[in-house]
Amino acid sequence: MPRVRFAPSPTGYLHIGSARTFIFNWLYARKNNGTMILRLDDTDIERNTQVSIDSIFDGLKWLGLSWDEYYRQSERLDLHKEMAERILAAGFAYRDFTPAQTEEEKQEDSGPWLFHPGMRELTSEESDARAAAGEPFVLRFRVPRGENKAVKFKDSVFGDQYKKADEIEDFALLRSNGMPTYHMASCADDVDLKIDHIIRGQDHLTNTFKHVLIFEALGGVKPKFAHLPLLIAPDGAKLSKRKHGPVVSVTTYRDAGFLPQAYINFLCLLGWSPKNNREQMSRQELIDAFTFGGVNRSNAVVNFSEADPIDPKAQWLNGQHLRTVGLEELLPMVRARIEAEGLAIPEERFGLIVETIRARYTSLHDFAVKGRPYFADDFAMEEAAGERLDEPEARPLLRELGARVEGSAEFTEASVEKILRDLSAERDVKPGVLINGSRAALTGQAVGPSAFHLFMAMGRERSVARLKGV
RNA sequence: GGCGCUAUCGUCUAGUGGUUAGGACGGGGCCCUCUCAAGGCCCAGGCAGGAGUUCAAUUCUCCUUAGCGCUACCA
Repeated sequence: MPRVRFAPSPTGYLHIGSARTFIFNWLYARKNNGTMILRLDDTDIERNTQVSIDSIFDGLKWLGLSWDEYYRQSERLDLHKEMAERILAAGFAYRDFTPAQTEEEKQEDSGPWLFHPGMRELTSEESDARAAAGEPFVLRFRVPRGENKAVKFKDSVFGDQYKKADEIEDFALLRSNGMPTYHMASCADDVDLKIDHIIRGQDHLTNTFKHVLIFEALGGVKPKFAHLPLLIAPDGAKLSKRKHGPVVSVTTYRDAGFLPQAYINFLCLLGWSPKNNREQMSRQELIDAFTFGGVNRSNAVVNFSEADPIDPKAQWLNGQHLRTVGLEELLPMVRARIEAEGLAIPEERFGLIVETIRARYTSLHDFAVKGRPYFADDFAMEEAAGERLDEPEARPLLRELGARVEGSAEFTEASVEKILRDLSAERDVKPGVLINGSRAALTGQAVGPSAFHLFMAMGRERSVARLKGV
């Protein structure tokens, strides 16, 4: 049974790239009856914020993504330090007493930096003595040198990877303040939590060689790896809040009226393909279809622009889900939107209204904005709709239609249609005048659902009132 | 600079030596029709460049170019 983890560092809102990484971990876990672990990599106390943690939970909750175990790295520091000590004791690490370098000093060094001279060779007696004397040091991994050793691992997405150990620098495990670095903390936790498949962004691909070294030093079983292509902006740069704004935050899509399953669907299609031309897929279909073989190796562009901040394909997918999802699932989401606008829901016709208008909308937001006439009486009369009402004879005829609908025994699509067509024949006007006029009167919009559907969605009382009020 | 990864329509992608290079979004058009959507049909649009290997390269190899990543006592 696989154990996988999503390990965000809470230094900002939930990034869509992070959300996608969670989703791929989750798909893999759910497909293989595995365990999904949420681990907050919050060792960078300077940059961690509660706001960020809340944002991560908010985003995941909205997407309906669940996990089975939860940890915070900041509560596991003793474990990290203990494992670092173990690596030191086993001779795979050494203390580096070189004072921290400034930026300028680093710049001066041309060529690759591998280690500080003299530090690898310190005897354990001298090292212990200087440490005991309180001299600050960084604990570094003693990367094998001059042995022509290759570090290798198999990536489920990128295939076999290897790198000469001689090209890997002696990276830090423990900082001079005793705190573990990301590499140390992450690997220690992965070992302790028995993670057996690490699924993360491709930005970690080259870090993995270091991690393999740590795993080997720790003597544990080396996990498998799967690196995911990165999400980038149309300009090729990686998505960043500073540069690209709210398009990188998951909550933006929630607020824009996305269905969570549609957004998950969209994110999955960025860098992964079921290879059978399927596009619209439910959560379960995604779980069933997921394999690492379907993961692409090149970065995927999230296609947004200043004018259109939402990727058109995401928008389309949302529309697809919107019109095919079961009403029992959709109604609560629409309800929340409508009520957030302070509008009243005609309970007896709610389902009918949503059925009537959903095919025309692409976001939940549309129900409260474009759909306002269905839930409120104070809606705007669009110019094009006004023109329909200004057709010769239109207003008096519509008022008459209202009176007849009010007085008729039946109120069904068929009965309204009969009344309307009889009236148009009687007065010798084209039915279109009344049909389009009704739509304009009922919704203030020149375009929309079939007029007779509209009567049913609006109900008799509201329809009559609006017709008589033209 | 060094090391690594990547490169198919504008975008997301299918494709692992022989295909009219397929699908989707977006764009254009037609049909349907009480309008608008939805739906159906059609059109335009692509293998980064150059060498090689081969009877045959989008596909394999190399080079170039471009993008991205890593190169911290950040994660």
